[in-house]
Amino acid sequence: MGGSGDTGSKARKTSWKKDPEAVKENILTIATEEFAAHGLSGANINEIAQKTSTSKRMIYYYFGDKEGLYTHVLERVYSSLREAEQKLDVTGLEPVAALRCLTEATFDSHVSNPQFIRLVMIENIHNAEYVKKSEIIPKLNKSIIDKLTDVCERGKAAGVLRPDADPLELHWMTSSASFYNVSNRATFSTSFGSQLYTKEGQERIRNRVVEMVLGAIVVGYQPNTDS
Amino acid sequence: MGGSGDTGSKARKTSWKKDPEAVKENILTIATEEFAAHGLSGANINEIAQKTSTSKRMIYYYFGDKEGLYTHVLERVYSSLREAEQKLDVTGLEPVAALRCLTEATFDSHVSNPQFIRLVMIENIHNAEYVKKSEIIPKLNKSIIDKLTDVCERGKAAGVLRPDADPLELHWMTSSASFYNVSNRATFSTSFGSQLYTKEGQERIRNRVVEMVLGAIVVGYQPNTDS
Amino acid sequence: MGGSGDTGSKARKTSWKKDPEAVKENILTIATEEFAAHGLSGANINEIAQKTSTSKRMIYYYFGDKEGLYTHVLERVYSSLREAEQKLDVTGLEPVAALRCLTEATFDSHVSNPQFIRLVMIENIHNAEYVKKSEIIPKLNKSIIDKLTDVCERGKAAGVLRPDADPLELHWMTSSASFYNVSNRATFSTSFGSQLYTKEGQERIRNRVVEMVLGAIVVGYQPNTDS
Amino acid sequence: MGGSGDTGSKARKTSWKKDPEAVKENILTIATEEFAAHGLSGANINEIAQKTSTSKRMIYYYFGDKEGLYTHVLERVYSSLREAEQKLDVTGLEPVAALRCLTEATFDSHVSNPQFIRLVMIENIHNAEYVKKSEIIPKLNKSIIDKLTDVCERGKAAGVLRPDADPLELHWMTSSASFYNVSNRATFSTSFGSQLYTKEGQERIRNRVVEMVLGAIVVGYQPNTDS
DNA sequence: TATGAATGAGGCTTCATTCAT
DNA sequence: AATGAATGAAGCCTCATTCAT
Repeated sequence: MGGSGDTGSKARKTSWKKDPEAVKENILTIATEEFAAHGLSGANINEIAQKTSTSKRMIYYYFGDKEGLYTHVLERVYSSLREAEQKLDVTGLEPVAALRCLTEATFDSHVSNPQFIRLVMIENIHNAEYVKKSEIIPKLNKSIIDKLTDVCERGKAAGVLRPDADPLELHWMTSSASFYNVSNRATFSTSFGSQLYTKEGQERIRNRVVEMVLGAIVVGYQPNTDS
Repeated sequence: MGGSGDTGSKARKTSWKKDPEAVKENILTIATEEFAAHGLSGANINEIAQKTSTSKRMIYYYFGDKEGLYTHVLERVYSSLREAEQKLDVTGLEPVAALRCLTEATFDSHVSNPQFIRLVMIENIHNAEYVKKSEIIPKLNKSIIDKLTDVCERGKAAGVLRPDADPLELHWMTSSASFYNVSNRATFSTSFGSQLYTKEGQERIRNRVVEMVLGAIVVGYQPNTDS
Repeated sequence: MGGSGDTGSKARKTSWKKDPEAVKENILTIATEEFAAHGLSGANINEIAQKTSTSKRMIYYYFGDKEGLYTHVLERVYSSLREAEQKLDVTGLEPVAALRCLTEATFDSHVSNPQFIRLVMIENIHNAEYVKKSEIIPKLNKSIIDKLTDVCERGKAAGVLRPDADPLELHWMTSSASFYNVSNRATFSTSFGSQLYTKEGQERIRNRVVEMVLGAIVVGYQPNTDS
Repeated sequence: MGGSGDTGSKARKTSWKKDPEAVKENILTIATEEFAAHGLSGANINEIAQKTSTSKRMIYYYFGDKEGLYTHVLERVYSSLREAEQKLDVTGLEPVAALRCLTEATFDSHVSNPQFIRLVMIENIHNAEYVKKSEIIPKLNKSIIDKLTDVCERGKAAGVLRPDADPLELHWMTSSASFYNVSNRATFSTSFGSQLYTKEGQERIRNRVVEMVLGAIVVGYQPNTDS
């Protein structure tokens, strides 16, 4: 009789069934893509289920409801980013080099994690409602702040950083540029052209960001003039 | 997510009927709020209609469909911002003061237009699909770039701005900080506390942004040390 | 503020306004196309209005409502066909030639009036509800029957037509083939291929229909063998 | 056009729940009636749902959308007719008797399947769009053509059928008369009276059709003169 | 642990039509 | 004779979710 049901169970690809963790991971991976692509209201449980190797019913089984799934996605993506931050080690570098390194790392990690950026945008559309409600996200170690604090202290002690240098402000500055660079690429290019989004444009931007941060913080900073 | 109900006739608030432009304006005002608050898919035509002084039917009468309404909202909000930019006049100021002024104005205008910020975020979630399709938005005068270009030229001629100063990059820097300041307030506060979103915090940030921009561009710039 | 109203008044093409009959004709011409193309429920008053040189409001002004318009369309198209039938003159031909001539004329007129065919199909879908209700259609002169009656009488008197020849049956036979040839072209071709709808196929069919009719009625009829 | 109402839950008539095939069949049966009665745009999903033993939602669950349902209806009705054709067996009859039998069977099957006729009319209004798009219908065995081909070959070999006898043309002739007899009954009766649609009228027509077909094909055919 | 079938509620949109001038 | 603005009613469809096994 042909086409029926809209559930989307279809032929299972492989048969590593019976591995709950793998199933959950699979769901979360797909859900991350879909929420990042379409937002909370825009994403569609049916579509997520179809792209999954399980059925829609399993999503409810493991995550309760759409918001539960979304929260899990958010937590997974935040955790993974915080872990990456934790792996940075600049304790061996002198303060200015460390600062440069951390700034570049932040810039680069934003470029490499567009899904995270999009999910954070979406959260901000929702006034951070779900990150606030999360049991996990607010508790995640913000090691980047610790690292910046350490660098600032060492830098001030060495007299190479200005005494008003503030780790949180530093992070804010770096983040704002790095985040915007990814988040607003589409509208910025539409309005002003895409010169800044070519390979060279991005290198120039990246340098500018570093210069800007160092220039605001390093005592007597002399900019590169070769960009 | 709030009561709905569907008929949409109810008591008309005022009776300036027969004024199509006013009706359209009224619809657009409400729609701007709703789209800014909930996004394209999250906004609800029924709810918009209810808050309006007309009926749901009139929305379709004037704007065709949800996407048409959304596009008009986008166009209205973009136009109004570009107009405001156009009103800025810094031709009488010397280059560095002009630069400071434009930077502060940009920062402030972002703070004053949270709806615009949210709509731009939403557009970026949609990969700027609707701004690109708009007949109007891509053609709007980007007078801010002209102004920066003028300032840069004057500044370089006077030897007060570094020769590599680029108007587009300048605008990008200012915008990134200004935009992020509004767009990511919710998640940033949740993760790192809200020190930067107090009155004093905002002032500090605003100064930092100006310093950052000037420091990156002005020859031999000496920062204020009183913040 | 851009796109408004869905009424469809737009720029009037010419300005022979103030000629009610021309306006009505224009409406009827467009409406005939639309009803023939999409049926009664499928046709759309808005679309008709837009293709018209007047506004939607005028349709209601002149024809009352959708059904009124449809009825007028039906009446116009029936009248015009009956008029065409009336113009046929076979009184000067001997009975068999006359029969052949009338049959061919019927076949050809169906081929030339696909809109009429479609409207009749649509009426049959509606169980002829509107033709029955029409004040005009049931009263239209069925001159084709008169002509066939005359031919039959003359033919029987001359002994060339079989005594059981019946004008109504004759008309039914010719009509059935002629009508079906146009009405069912789409599905017949899809099911059985379009050999019968090439130029040659249509000629063969046309001949067959004549042969069939004559063969059933003419005493001792000898078919052509060259088709 | 009858009360509507929208919810669609109401008391279930029977309780053979959990039998998807029965549910689908039930939906298709009702939908066939409604589409045959009102056409694609004229039929109403709410009304279909109400006459069903399930809810509106299930229609979408199983058939996707209105067009999907319509397509399934079409496929079901075409399949069933083709199956019926397949059951005819005239291999034991001599050619002329076989021809007569097939012609009568075609005529009768049209009379017995007014819904099929109406759906085919509707499809032709849509230019056979949906039959063409169907994966099934164009592939259905046209066994009637095979049977006619066999009869023609046997008849020509035996010298009782004219050498130009063509199976497809034969089928076209029979079909045109048989189809029109049902499809145009309403308008024909309105225009010309219903003499041909009495019991006797139909018998006369049926005989005429057989005579006509045989007369056009059988060598030296002598018509019955007792009708 | 897993699932096919089922569903209420509500979303977006369109339709023919009328009001007020 | 003509019209721009307005509209109630209903149409199709989709959504997140639960039932029963």
